[in-house]
Amino acid sequence: MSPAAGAAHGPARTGRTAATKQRLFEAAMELIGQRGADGVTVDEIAAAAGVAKGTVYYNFGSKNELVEQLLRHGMSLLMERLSNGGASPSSDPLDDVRGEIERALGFIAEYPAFVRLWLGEQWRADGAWQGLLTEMRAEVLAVIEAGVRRVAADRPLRARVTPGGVAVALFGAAFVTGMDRAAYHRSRSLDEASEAVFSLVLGTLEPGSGR
Amino acid sequence: MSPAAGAAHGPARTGRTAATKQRLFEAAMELIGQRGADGVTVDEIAAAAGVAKGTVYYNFGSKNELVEQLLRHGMSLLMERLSNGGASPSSDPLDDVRGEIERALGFIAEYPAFVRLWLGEQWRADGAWQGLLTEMRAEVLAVIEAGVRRVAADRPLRARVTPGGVAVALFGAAFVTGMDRAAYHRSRSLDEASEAVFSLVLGTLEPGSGR
Amino acid sequence: MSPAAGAAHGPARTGRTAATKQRLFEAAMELIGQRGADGVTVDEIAAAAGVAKGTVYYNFGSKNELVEQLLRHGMSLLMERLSNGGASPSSDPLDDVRGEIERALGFIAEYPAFVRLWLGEQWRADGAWQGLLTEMRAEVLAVIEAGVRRVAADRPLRARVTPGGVAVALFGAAFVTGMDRAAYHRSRSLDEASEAVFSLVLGTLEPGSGR
Amino acid sequence: MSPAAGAAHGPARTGRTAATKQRLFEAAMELIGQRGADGVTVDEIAAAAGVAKGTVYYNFGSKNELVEQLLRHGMSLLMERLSNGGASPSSDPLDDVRGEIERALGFIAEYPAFVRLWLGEQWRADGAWQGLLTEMRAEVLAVIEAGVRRVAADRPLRARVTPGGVAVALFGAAFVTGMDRAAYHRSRSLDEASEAVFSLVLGTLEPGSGR
DNA sequence: TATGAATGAGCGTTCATTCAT
DNA sequence: GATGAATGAACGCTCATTCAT
Repeated sequence: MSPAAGAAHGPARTGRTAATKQRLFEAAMELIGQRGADGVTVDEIAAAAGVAKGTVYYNFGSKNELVEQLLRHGMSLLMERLSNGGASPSSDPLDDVRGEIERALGFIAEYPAFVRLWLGEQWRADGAWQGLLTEMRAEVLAVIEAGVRRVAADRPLRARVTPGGVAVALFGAAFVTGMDRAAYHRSRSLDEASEAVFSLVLGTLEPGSGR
Repeated sequence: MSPAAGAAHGPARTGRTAATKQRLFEAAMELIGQRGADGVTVDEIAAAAGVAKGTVYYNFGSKNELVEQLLRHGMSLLMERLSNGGASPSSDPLDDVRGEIERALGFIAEYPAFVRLWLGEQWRADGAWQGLLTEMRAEVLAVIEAGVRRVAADRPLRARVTPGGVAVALFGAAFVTGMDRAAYHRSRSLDEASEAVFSLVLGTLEPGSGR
Repeated sequence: MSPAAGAAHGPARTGRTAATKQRLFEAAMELIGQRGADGVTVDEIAAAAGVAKGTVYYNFGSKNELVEQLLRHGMSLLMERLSNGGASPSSDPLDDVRGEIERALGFIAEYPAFVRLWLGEQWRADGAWQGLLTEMRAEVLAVIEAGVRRVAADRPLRARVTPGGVAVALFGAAFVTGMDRAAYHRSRSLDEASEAVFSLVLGTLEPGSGR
Repeated sequence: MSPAAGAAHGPARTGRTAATKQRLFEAAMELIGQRGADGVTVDEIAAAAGVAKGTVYYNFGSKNELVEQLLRHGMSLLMERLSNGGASPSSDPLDDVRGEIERALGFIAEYPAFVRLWLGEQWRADGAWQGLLTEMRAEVLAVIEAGVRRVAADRPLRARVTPGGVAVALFGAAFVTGMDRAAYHRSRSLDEASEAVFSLVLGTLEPGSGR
């Protein structure tokens, strides 16, 4: 029975296995982030990690499972980052949202490979990870929407503007802005980028309701 | 010599070829939009169009060329839609931008397959269409940025907000909102969706500068 | 019923057909001589001749038939050349053989494409033209052997040397020398080349038996 | 990473691979020798060797590479045979050349498949192995020409006869004679065949200069 | 734990041939 | 006579997966 069967990616059994898995993880994230899951072969991943092909299967069971763990791992990093490690909320929810946006953009700059993988698969209708991707989207949108609702608790939203709709738009604005920075001009400063995204939040408020 | 050599995708020579190309085009757009270019085989496209596999190659020369023509065709439809068929600008640029957003969302609802194909390939670093995709992105961003600049000509933008940064964020907000509507809840009304996206534009303006 | 059915390549029916066939013939000989029968497509031949693909089939019935006519045609040219148009033999058969060698080398220089096609297919064990090629080989060897026998009628051959064996060796020496000249150094003069090949004939004679 | 990358054709790593490669080598040589490289499919080679198609690619990387290794391998056998395993030269260079001819004919009788492959590709103008074939031709001609020069060192050549020209003619005479024996009448004795080819050498000498 | 030789289903592409016009 | 759109069998090649070691 291979250890891949029930093994989550928690603390691995022995040091040797853990190191191998880690190397495979990093190599896979880098390659798949650059060329998409379909565009990378198991051979390449193994070679990049410096192990034999069979080792990938020994550790992950299948290419699909490897990608799935990649997605889960990246997602947990993102959620951790968005929640700011459990820091207490500031006095103005608007500041919290601004912080969230900045942290999201920072995360994208740090893990562009994961985000590219995620967005690249997100819109497929058939992927093997359809369920997981739907979960991920829901989880992120929930966090964003919560932030929007906290803002809306203090200040009225404009007519026809709903927290759910704003959350989706905010998600798109932030992630496309982040990927664009990563792909085309890192020159666009984090400040300029986050200010543009933050505009979306400001624009949802009734004129004259603070700020 | 096959018509694929050097053939633009204008109206084809004879009625027979034109009809076959059209059927292939539609079948390919549908399938590739759903499952991505890599996820669809030429066999499937041919079968869906009701022709032999060789006919795909007779008409398009290669799978890559077919996808490229799909992208170009969709792009020309989008640009046409965004430009509103050359309608004259209204008195307030803000109304023009709102109209653009609504038309973009309408386009996405109408051609979700094309948009899925586009966004699905956009973030790959290696695609065979890298050059084309970069062009497409630039073209759309140019149109959006022009709209933002027209708005900013009348009203001051907030500090640290630039038309270029806003254009990218707007692009992300609109297209992700549109895809989300297509994929998850068409229930979210066009109105709610476009209002959320439009907030981004409003939020870029100095408070008190009109509207 | 297509005219290809019973049509030899004699004088064609009408001028139009004759011209088309001729153009196809020349284009095919050139291309196939350069790249081998397998390496050339019917599309290429048609394009080089400036006609549609279907026209090749209308005129020749199949690619195989076209190649076969190419071989037959080249063979008839070669036999004509070797026989010197029926010129009467000279007083010394050795001069006749030398003349044959020179004419063979001249022919190869003139029709390298045909010779390349011929030699390229000659050694295959399965070709569609196996029978034809065997005939061709026999026909040429018969002519060569006849020349050798006429020489041997006047002068004794060395021990263990047979006209048949010499004919084959002469065939090889002449055609490889000719192809080599065509492919690598046309610089090697016809004189040098034919002198080398002619040595084979001289060497078959008992020392001191003339020349 | 497959062993095909950069792998010379020396004795392979493990016994398993070596055996598989050997079986593929033999099957490929036989089939390709009979029907030409174009005429044989990878499927057929794999089936003849009793392995899966993928195994051919695992071991050789491509069909082209397989053929190239076939050519190189045959060539090294031929050169070894021609050089007589480094045996010391006899007192008369003429005897050495006669020996070379006999060994060449013996080689052809032993490895007709290789020679058929070689000659079948030799005259193509486009082959993927053009460079290799040119090298092979040069290498063999160099050996032959060296023998001719050694003969010519003792005895004057006839006027207008050059070692280079003789080498090419000798090459043609020997290989066509050898192939002819293999293809049509093994009955023609080795003695008769080599005597005919050897005549070429004798005929290059000034009459009365020995032998 | 890890390896890597072997597999085989499936892919994109080619091309001789057909046939309605 | 000639055309060219359409065909489909067959090809070279890829790659996720298996398994004996």
